[in-house]
Amino acid sequence: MDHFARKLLAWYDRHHRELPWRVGPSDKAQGVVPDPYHVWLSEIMLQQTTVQAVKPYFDKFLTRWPRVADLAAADTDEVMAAWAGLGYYARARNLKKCAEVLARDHDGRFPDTFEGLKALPGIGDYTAAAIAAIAFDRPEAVVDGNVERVVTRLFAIETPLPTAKPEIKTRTKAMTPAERPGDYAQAMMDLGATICTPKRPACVLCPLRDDCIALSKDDPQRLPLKMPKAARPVRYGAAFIAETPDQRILLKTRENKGLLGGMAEVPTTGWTARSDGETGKDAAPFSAAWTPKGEVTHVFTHFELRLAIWHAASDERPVTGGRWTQITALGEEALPSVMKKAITQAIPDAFKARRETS
DNA sequence: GATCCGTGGAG
DNA sequence: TCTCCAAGGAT
Repeated sequence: MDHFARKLLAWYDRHHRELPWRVGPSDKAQGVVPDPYHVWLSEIMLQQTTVQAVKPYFDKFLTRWPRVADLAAADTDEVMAAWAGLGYYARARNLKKCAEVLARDHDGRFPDTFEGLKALPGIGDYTAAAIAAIAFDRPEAVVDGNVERVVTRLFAIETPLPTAKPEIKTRTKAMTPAERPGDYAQAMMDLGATICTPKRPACVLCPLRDDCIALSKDDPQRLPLKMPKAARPVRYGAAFIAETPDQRILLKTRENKGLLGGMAEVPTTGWTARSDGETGKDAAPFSAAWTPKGEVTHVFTHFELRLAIWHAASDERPVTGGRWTQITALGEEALPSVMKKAITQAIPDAFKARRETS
């Protein structure tokens, strides 16, 4: 084992984070083994998502679906509803698919190799390596955003991302130890998350400070360099909240692909790049006394959406592809944040725990 | 390789 | 207010 791994594992033994899905070094010493299902579920949820945001979702999923077979047998709409708010909904669709493949073709167990894991839906290079290392003690090179940051600073790699990825992968492979590869991978990520942070890294506390070329030269915070991001365009649309006297609103389900795929929505216009500000009630799902309720803005990854909100009292008329859902039952719907925002704009207490019965 | 895909918190 | 970003994957 080289000196990087030795120092890092010693630091990890003393300063690792306690996380709900993690088996720490002391627990491992007592014979506790990581559950591949827990490792997988946490890794999928953590993709581009903060630890704090994941925690309640991880608990909720494990409570409702304690084993892979439970998730495989679950209703897809319930899984999407449970995932609602966490974002990147293709993850939830692939999570369900993956559980079904495991139940059908793998006896409900996870493959224990990188290649076997990589072949599953929603599992790419990072996640395959992470599960192989953390759940099965395979010495795979685990490279996530944390590792990219640590390695570019450690070796003062001036090539901007993503061009530097191959070099980072090579460096990480060379550093990964044959012993405790799972702890090592988590140690690298903990180091990146708590010490080698994007801004104001705590270099004085870093177990690798004597080896860090960026620190010896100048300013580690400068790295990694990144390619400039494209500007975020603005798109406009309108959303329609139709409410019946017995407190139901009209919902639909989006098609199973693309933006918010498989999630619930209120009827909306298309979301165009136009800026005419006229997008409005002539596109309503049916003719009614539509009342303007202002506008909500929501920021997606690659565009900003401004939705004009319309509200109308309505009778419960049949609408193709639509369903009239009790407002008190909205918590069971797979509503993404932008839709909760739109509904709340029209009906302020829609998601309150106790609604006043008017 | 470039683009698409959410959300909410921190600075 | 605004920018950045957090354990990436699919196409």
